[in-house]
Amino acid sequence: MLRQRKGNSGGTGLSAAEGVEVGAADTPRYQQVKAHVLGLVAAGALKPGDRVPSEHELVAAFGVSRMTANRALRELTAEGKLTRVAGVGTFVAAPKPRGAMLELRPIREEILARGGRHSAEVLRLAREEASGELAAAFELPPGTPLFRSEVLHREDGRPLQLEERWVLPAVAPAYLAQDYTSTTPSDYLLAVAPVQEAEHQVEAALPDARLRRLLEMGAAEPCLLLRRRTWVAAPAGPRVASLARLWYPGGRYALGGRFRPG
Amino acid sequence: MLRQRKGNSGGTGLSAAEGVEVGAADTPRYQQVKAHVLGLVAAGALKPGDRVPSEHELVAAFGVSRMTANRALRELTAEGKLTRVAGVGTFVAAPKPRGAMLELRPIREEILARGGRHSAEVLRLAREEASGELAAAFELPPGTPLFRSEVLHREDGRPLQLEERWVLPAVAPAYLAQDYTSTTPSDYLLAVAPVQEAEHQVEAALPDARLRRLLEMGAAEPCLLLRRRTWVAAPAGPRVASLARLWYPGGRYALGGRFRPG
DNA sequence: AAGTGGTCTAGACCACCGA
DNA sequence: CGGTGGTCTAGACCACTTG
Repeated sequence: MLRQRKGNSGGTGLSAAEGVEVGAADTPRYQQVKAHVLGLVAAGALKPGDRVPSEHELVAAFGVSRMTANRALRELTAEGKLTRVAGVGTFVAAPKPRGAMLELRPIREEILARGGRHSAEVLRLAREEASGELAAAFELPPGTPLFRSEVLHREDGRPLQLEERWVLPAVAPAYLAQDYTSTTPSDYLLAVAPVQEAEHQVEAALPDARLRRLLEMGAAEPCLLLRRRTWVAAPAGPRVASLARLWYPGGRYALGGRFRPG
Repeated sequence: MLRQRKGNSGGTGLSAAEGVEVGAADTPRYQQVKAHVLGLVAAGALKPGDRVPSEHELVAAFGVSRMTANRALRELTAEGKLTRVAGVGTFVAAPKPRGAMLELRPIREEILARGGRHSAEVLRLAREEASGELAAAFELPPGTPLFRSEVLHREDGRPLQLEERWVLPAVAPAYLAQDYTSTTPSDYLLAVAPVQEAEHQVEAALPDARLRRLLEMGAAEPCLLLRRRTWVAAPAGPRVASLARLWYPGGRYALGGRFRPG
């Protein structure tokens, strides 16, 4: 059996009530099918909950094999745009369950991306015993030894973030021996211990006198406080590896992000 | 030649030579292949940048067809775990490019998820002309009419968020006619105009006297301010549809999120 | 030239659903 | 029962990279 190859578009004259299709050049057929289905939704011909053409119908309409139609619908399903029910059909997925995302970029990358100059000053690098609150955050008994670092990050000389961090010694035994003026603690940790999970929390807080001085803030200026906990894999399940408190001058900094929903 | 061996779908009890693999049971073969490759990485046998078995090798090792091996590797690639280069090979993907995400949940859902009771009070619902700053945010000339709403959201009676919002009349002509004590403005907008893109920015700010009173905040307490802009599709490209300023009492609220990389 | 991934086909068996 | 998706195969042609 021969098979075509190349030249597809105009071939099978079955364009059912369609005209807005993207001219198929040499784009893969499964992508053409995907685009077609997406087009039906975008054009309003299909609304959430509506049934989309079955694989069989797409086979007939596009002259592709069922595997190709299947791949198109399967990928759209994986992308969250369709839902499928075996034995019933394929349907336009309900719109996003909502929930926007705020992207948090590492301070160093963010500064460099803006064209700024990043510098860091190590204020503290020591071992300490977990107190009550800290121990609770680490899910460990109080008194457990932890590594602690305090680094002030500057952009073009102006303080932008105070990074307080506690690290479980087991996941980064050499943590205290690093030079954090060239690498950030975050970068080092990512290099030595792959993060399995992370938790973030953002709040507004007033700085104490020391913090206000370090960040060179005005008297009545609030701070943005970003708390972060990260987990690493361990034999007995994930365990807290690191806890960080990142303080930003509220008047000078905003966490930001832009995203495109499905 | 045709030599259709017994059934081979999701229920085949076909068990070829198997090693340390998870009990094959009736899991699809492409998933078994995926699990095998992931296992090599998890076990440390393969590190980022290393070459993983080619499709051909997987075909030989598992006795599957090339399409099945291809699907396994293709899906792992789509999931970001592998990278492929045609003509060269398939490789373990580099670790996370970094960049965490903070999930922002709609206030109403968040309250209900906690088991709280949500109530809303409409403080303002009017038409107004875009002033300079507002017009700039909407990318429109000053003086353009906008809809404006101000809604105070409470959890179990305690103020939790003041929502100031401006909406382009064209995207929601009936915006001012809604009852925002039962539906949030955000929910209404999502229903009438699918968001194509969104931008978020979080900062810390001190509330003015009115805001402090509305949110029932202490004297020296900062606010968390979340700014949001959303875009909708338009003939001449995406246009700003809505702008919101969400004020939270800093001492009583924290934006939070947890996510799993990999 | 040999190997790799990228794509495609024309069948196939299965489990499931609804009438 | 017929339709749906879920999976699988044993080939195939192509473009690409490498030795």
